[in-house]
This record gives sequence, C-alpha cells and structure tokens, in this order.
Amino acid sequence: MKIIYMGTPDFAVPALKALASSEHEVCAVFTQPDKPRGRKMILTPPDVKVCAQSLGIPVYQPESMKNSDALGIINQYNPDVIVVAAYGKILPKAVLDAPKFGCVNIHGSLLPKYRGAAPIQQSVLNGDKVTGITTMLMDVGLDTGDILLTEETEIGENETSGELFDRLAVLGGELILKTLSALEKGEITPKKQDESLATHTSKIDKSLCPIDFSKSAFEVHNKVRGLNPWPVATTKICGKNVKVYSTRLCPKCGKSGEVLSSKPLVVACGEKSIEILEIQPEGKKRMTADAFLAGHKLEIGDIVGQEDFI
RNA sequence: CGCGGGAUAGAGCAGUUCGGUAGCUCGUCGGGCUCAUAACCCGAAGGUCGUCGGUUCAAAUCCGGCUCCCGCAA
Repeated sequence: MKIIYMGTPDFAVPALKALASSEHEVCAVFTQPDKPRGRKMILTPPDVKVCAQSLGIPVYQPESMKNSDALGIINQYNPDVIVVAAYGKILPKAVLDAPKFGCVNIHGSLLPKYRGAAPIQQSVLNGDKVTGITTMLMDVGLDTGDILLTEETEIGENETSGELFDRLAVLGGELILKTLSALEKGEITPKKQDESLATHTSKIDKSLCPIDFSKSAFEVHNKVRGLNPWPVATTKICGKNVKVYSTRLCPKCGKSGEVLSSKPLVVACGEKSIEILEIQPEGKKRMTADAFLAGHKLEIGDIVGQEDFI
C-alpha cells in the first residue's frame, strides 16, 4: 500500500522503520515543526524527521493540518492509507477522509481504556499489570475510532514508562504491519469501542512529581516508575531537592517518610515502605542512593519528604 | 547574553567567608577478631584540588579568561 506516515517522537520511529522496510511504500512523512529544546533552547528536529531523512523519505512539517495546503500535499500523493502514531496534531475530517482506507492510529493502550495524551505513563502510574497496543480507524473524536487489532503485553513490577515505551513502540511496528495487510485483504471487521468502559488520560505534568510518602508504597513506587524517564518523581532528602529514578517495594512499616534503614535507603510510606535505589540531587549527576549517603548524614528515624527540619 | 548549582583520591561530600601541613563517610588492598558476616578492630595505597594565566614569601582558598556537567524555565 502507499502510505503517508504521521508521527513525531521516538515512540513513532520503530513503526516508521517497520513500514519502510516492508512491502509497503512510505511516500511521505508528516511531523511537527522543529522546536527549541534543551538548556540552550536549540532548535531540534523531531526523531521521526531524522529517521525519515535517513531513509530518504520526503518530510513535511506544517504548522496546522487545518489549512488547505496540507490537504493539497496529501491529495497530491494520493495515499491508500495514512498511519498516525503520536503525531500531536488533530486531523480534520477532510484529511481523515482523504485516503481510501482512511487513517489508522497506533495507540499505546488497550482502547477504550486510556484515550488521550499519555496512555503509557498512565498505565504504569496506575500500577496496571497488563496493557498493550491498539490500532484503530480514526474518526473526529479523540481516540474514539473503531478498533482494528490489539496486542497485549504484561507490565513488569519494576518496569518504567521509558522501558514500556520502547517495548510498545516495537510492538506497534509489528501490529501496524499486521493491521495493514489484513485491512488490504478485507480481513478485518472494525469494532466499535464500548463507551461505558472508556477512560481518558491527560498530559503528564510536573505537578505530579512530588512524592507523598503518606500514600502506600505501591502508589509511590508506581509514581517513580511512571514518571521515569520524564519528568521524574521528586522529593527532599537532607534538605536537598532530588529526583528519584528508581525504587523497590519493601515490606517494612513505619511512620510516613521515616527512614527505616540507611544502608539500603528504606523510607516508610503510608503502607509498607520503599527502598530508594537511584537519585539525582539538584545540580548533580544521577547517582545511587548509597553514593549520595556517603557524603550526607541521614540516620534512622530522620524524616524524608517535602518538609525541611534543619 | 533567560535564572541557578557544580568540578577536591575509585564514589559521595567538607574545606573557599578570613590565603599558611589535603580532610570526612564509603569503596579497594593487607592484617586481626569471629561458628560466621555486607558486622567490628588495626594498618596501607590512592590527589598536577577541572583548565590557563594573574596577585603573593605562600593559592583548593583571592582576581580574570576558558572547558565540561547538572537543576529550573521553555
């Protein structure tokens, strides 16, 4: 099939590669305009753009899909299908209707659960044991289109959003190939989503970062996993703001925020406790909790958290 | 010139205010104790104090240039 691919971040790269090396033809790629990133606000191209260029595929970065220019470009290629993965722009009906087979979206959850912006992080934040990839026919709603295929996968107890992202991106690449070939042969019956089961996720925000040790260890652990690699859960230890990169569940109990052990650093939560493995103090590099404590005094019974007692 | 923190032994930190013998907690190595140990005791190795220059009898410390790392903001 002749495909126009729309996607932006690294998550969308494996699917693009899978399509490009398949029997299908990716004739053009749409991605977000280059944006300033990093400390110096350097203009950086999206990952998908870099990938597409290395594959020699023409790249388009319209500010909006709503004007006629974008539609004109699409029609000029006359694609059989448009594949969309984390593109980041709303597609108007005219675009959705342009290809013969419509627009197929690769979504990082088992729809209708977790429609919207951050399904993968949300599944980790909620401590789900299973998630997956859904391919669906896009309509004008937000992730409300008819389901084509799904692929489930288990979430590891200590798996981070970043790790899950990588796995789902690859799964997405495999699933979109299956979806397209089945679609082409007419072997798929699109299935309506069960609205009564639908849930939405909003964008991940830094206000989620501070850890509340009065929550259960499970919830704290999920926050740490779910916000890694970005924006990363935070707390305050020895008067310093630190990012918490990884933790492990621990059965010991104590008062919320209390240090139960400092050799492995174990902090009590509302229920049970967590062992803090890897942190990054403000202005410092990422390091193990052991290394941090080698230069900071923290004793059993001290309180860790937002409050600074010194 | 967006705001800010940082660079000292393999790791993490103190020392810089007010210049004067290179320190701490670990790790490593050797020895001891113990039924035993990531525990405890004794000992040792390991530093051009990021880099270049300036001031000084004397610079980790004061002054100026440069490099690299990171947090915030976007």
